[in-house]
Amino acid sequence: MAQFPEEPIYEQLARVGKALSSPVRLRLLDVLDQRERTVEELAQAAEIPLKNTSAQLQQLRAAHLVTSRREGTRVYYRLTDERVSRFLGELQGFAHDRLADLRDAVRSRLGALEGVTADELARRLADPGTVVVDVRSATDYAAGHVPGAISVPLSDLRDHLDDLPKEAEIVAYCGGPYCVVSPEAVRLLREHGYAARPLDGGFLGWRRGEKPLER
Amino acid sequence: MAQFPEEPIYEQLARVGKALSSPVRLRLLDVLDQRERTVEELAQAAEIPLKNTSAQLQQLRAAHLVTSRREGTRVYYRLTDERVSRFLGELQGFAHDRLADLRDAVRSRLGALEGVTADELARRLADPGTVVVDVRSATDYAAGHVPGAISVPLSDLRDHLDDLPKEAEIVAYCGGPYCVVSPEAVRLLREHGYAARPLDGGFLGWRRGEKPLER
DNA sequence: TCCGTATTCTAAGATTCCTTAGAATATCAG
DNA sequence: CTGATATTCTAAGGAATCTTAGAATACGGA
Repeated sequence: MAQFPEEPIYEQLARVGKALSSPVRLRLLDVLDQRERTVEELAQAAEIPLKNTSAQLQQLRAAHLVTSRREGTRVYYRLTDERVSRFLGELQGFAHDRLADLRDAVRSRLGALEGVTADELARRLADPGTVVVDVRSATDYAAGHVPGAISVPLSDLRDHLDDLPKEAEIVAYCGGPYCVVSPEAVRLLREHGYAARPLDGGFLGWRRGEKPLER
Repeated sequence: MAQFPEEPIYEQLARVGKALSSPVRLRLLDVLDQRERTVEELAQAAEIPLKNTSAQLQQLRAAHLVTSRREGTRVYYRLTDERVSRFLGELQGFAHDRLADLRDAVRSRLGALEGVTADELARRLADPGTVVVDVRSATDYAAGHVPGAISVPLSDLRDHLDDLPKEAEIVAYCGGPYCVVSPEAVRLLREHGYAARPLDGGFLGWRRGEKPLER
């Protein structure tokens, strides 16, 4: 691995900024923040050609934001440590604060559903009047989820509506703050007469807020 | 499995990363973090051609990291708010943590002088056995400094050695963690028999640590 | 009014980065 | 060993960004 110790200080600092300066890489980092994945899974989840995915991962690795391990013929990537995850959260909060265009893009992409904050949900976890639904894939659910949440991937939701109590308020969440799955679930639930809201920040927001996890 | 929306969001997010991806811009931000400055002062302090300075400032402004005000024929730039300053500190801490090359670059540029941490200095401020010396310019000093510090710009230090008590420990600081001025001051002081150490992180580290200021 | 200073805008060459095709590597199964 | 799969490496065209010259703007002062 090439090291550049004699490069001036600000050039070194900029290496982190450069790693965070491409939409493709930011998207990969968000996907990786959920759990470890293979290169192919990453390419699929982020909708990026495989070869490009691999090339971007090399750059992220050079900046020490991700590490990898090989298992047989596959290579699994993950964020180097929780500090990377925390820093990504801070970057997103900072950008959200600062860029009205970002807020607009999020609103127009997700719709203007008022959500439940992680803090509020944490307080209501024990309340039987609140039912938490994890609409991510079963694999994502298995890797870690909000305590007490039940797993109902969005594609299965229509068939499992009867399992949900009509009188409870349903809180649905998916991957992260920019994930469109939980707003869709909420719309579907409301159409069928349920009281439902999305979880602000999704699973990532929950984890970044240092809330408890269950596996 | 298209769990992340198609795109504009990550493009927006990347705007912040892009702003932080150039050594030139990072240097300007560090200079601005000390205090408001005109374009020409910035160009001088960061050792960058004037036209380039102006062009980079436009980009920083587009990302809402800096704002400007006009006063007569000059334009003064400053960081938009303290959150920008805090975020820059976090970026630097994160990069420092992560890149061994950055630590090497800092060491080779500043020398391996053990410094005083901001926390330690804060505890010893009332102690008369500790003398704090601000070796930045008189203008920088006037804009804000460590309480009780005396202003002795590096260029004047040799002529003012007699004003400093031999029995005290002297803590010298300059602008930021990458500023070379205070290590030079410390070397000069030690050559003349003083016990001296630099302040880790300089004035920026002090301020980012939420320590008290004096003007 | 016109002039001088500080800064920005426009445009273009130089450079760096992104993306992807094709070849190479690593591992496992047979 | 050979073949199959997953990933990386190398190289190159194209896109985006950096830098800076020259023209333009904004302001204060004579």
